[in-house]
Amino acid sequence: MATKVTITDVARRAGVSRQTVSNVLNSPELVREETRDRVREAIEALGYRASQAARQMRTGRSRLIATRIEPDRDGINGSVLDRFLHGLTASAARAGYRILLYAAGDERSEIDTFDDLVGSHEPDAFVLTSTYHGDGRPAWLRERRLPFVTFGRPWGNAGNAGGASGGEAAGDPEHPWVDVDGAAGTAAATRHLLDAGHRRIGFLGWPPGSGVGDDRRSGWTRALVGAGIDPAGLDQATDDGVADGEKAARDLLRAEQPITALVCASDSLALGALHAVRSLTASGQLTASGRLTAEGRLTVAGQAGGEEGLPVRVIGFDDTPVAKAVGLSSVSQPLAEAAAGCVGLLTRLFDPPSPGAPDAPEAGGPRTHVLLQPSLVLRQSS
Amino acid sequence: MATKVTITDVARRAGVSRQTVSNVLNSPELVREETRDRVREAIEALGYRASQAARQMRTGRSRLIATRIEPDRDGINGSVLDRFLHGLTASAARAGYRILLYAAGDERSEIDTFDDLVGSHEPDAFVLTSTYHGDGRPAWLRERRLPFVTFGRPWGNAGNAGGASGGEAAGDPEHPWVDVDGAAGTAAATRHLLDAGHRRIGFLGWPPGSGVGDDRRSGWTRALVGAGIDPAGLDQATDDGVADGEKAARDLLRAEQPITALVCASDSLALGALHAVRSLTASGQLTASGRLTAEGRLTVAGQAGGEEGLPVRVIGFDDTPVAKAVGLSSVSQPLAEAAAGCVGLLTRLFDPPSPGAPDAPEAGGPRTHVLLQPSLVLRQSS
DNA sequence: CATCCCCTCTTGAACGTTCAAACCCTCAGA
DNA sequence: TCTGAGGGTTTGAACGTTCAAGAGGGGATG
Repeated sequence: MATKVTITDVARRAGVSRQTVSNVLNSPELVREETRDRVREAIEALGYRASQAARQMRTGRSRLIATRIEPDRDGINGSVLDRFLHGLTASAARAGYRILLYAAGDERSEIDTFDDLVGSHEPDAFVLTSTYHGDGRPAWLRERRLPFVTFGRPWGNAGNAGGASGGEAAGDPEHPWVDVDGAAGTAAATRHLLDAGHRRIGFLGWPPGSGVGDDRRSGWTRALVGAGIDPAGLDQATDDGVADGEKAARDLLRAEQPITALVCASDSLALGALHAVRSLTASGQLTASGRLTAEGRLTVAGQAGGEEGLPVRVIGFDDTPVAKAVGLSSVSQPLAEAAAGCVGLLTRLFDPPSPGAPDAPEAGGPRTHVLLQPSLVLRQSS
Repeated sequence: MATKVTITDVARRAGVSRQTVSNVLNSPELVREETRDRVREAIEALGYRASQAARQMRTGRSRLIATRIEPDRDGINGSVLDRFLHGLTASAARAGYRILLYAAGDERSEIDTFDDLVGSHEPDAFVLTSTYHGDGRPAWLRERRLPFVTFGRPWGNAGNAGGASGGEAAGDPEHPWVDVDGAAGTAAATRHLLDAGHRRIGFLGWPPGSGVGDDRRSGWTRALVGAGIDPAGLDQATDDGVADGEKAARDLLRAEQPITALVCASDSLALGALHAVRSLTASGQLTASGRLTAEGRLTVAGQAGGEEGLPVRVIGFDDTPVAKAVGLSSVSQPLAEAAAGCVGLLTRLFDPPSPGAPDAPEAGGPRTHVLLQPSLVLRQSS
């Protein structure tokens, strides 16, 4: 109990050599069944577990996946990455890996941490979150042949030219990534509002240049255009934040031709929009006939459940706890699946499936991109 | 660049032996200054980093701290542990440690994971969160002499008798822990309301038996009694959740002698309470003269800023993003400090300070308990 | 001049695992 | 009977580090 059980202890007890025990664990098919059982019995009886450190020395594999834990910026959207992280931990464990955390402020310090980790704990792979235009991290890792997956597409190199180490240049060999189809999410939200009879559906997003933000805006545009509506003048771009959202939403609600519904790029913005709707409604400045109850729900004036006129509807993005708490409809990302996808891509990198595997329909390169579909969670706000 | 730089490479370049390089890293005082500089130059030039795996093999230390990532239950309180986790990662890194994550559902599977980790990755310590009555985890770890710290006090063994492995029996040698003084937080909140002129201040908490919940209730009791007020009949116990909180708050607000302010054990409950206040106010069933605006702010009827009558005030606990989003006052836990405290206690376990250290005022045992003070964050709701 | 000590540095071994190669059977085929 | 093949198992070495012990060279001490 006190001292550690080694492979030699197991070997002695089972009356075989170290290597045979090792084979039982790593290549059981090489060992005769009877011997295998005997070894397994010994392993069980002694409670043997292979030392990861020793194994790593020999094989060079740590069975560790490193990822970053981000401080929740505005506090609302932070929970998204936390849920992803939980999914990652669970999926990794199922595949025999553990998650190693690191914290880093900016890109520079994150890359310094890469350097540090690669030299010391030697993780087998990295999972990068929050990809952005000109992201220098993939290039750094690729140069060193370090396996990694990003949660988030590589967003090309539209804005600035990236850092000295190159950034993410278009045409680079693409790396494995998993992402959620944000455009599909906002399109679904927009279509939902169209189905409810809305025509002047606005969009509250971020300034152009952020891949995620542009993607989400594009879904809204696509859905409107598809319904024969000109999106011009129906959107606003602002920084992410409740106060920012409130201000921008106010502009859209008080325009000459005010919007009657709003799709937002985040729950923070949507929450701000809800505030704007409420305060304008309270002060009687809103033309639509809907009104908000004190609970923050949008109900129809007159009878509950009726459909007289079009209440102002708001739909957020990310389905954060805040959305749930205030009854805000929101586009929900399948975070557990995204995490599982990341682990799946990584394990495929480590142990490439046999060439003649049945499930490899696509010719050419292996399948290294996963784009998941979000779902629309409807609550009182729409 | 491709192959790994080892200590031997450094030794060769600096013209010394392996061991000298090792000494420069681990016991620099043993090496002559000139040699030290030469070795350091070589380390720098080659970009050498000691292999953690090899080091672990020899020393038995992994420089890994394992902790659990919890799925956010109701989604609102989840962010507390995430913020703690972030602090833990940052503090650990500063002390030269990394955080290894695991996910586990119940106590049984968590202990199975302990077993697994101890045999494979061999973390140097565990950090346990969310301690509870009859918590079997500390006993399991202590039996095996595995270092650990809990974020949360050991809550004795009041309720059930614990699991088969013993649970946390009173009188057991206590383990190191860090916690936040919840009672002080609710007491401060209560006193704030007393100062504002409230007398009938209610408490919305959880059923007795949860250490954290009882602690938070006790602060409210203490403050009321200190002001000469009998707390009887002013509190409610319910499960944690927005709907539960709304229901319980409604009861308190519609009692014969209704409360005029409410201290809550969580932001979830407080959010429910806010909902109750709003809907009762909207339907004119609330006797107090305060009312809520559509933004969810409590303002005084008539002029803003005035103090006619006593608006119903609500204070939550944990200062979650939701509280910030809806303008809910809340008791804020110093999570970064708590995390730093955990790491501090652990490093003290690994490298005990020299006996004659200057800052060791307390005689007898070392200081292994840290109780931090929370702070009250005031927003519109109070 | 011998002895001892201290400072600085080096050498061999060990941590627990897996790789590569060899070994020992048994059996089939010549 | 010999040869070759091949399944099943063992042996030696190696991964990169630190521990324990020792070596070499002053300088102080007797």
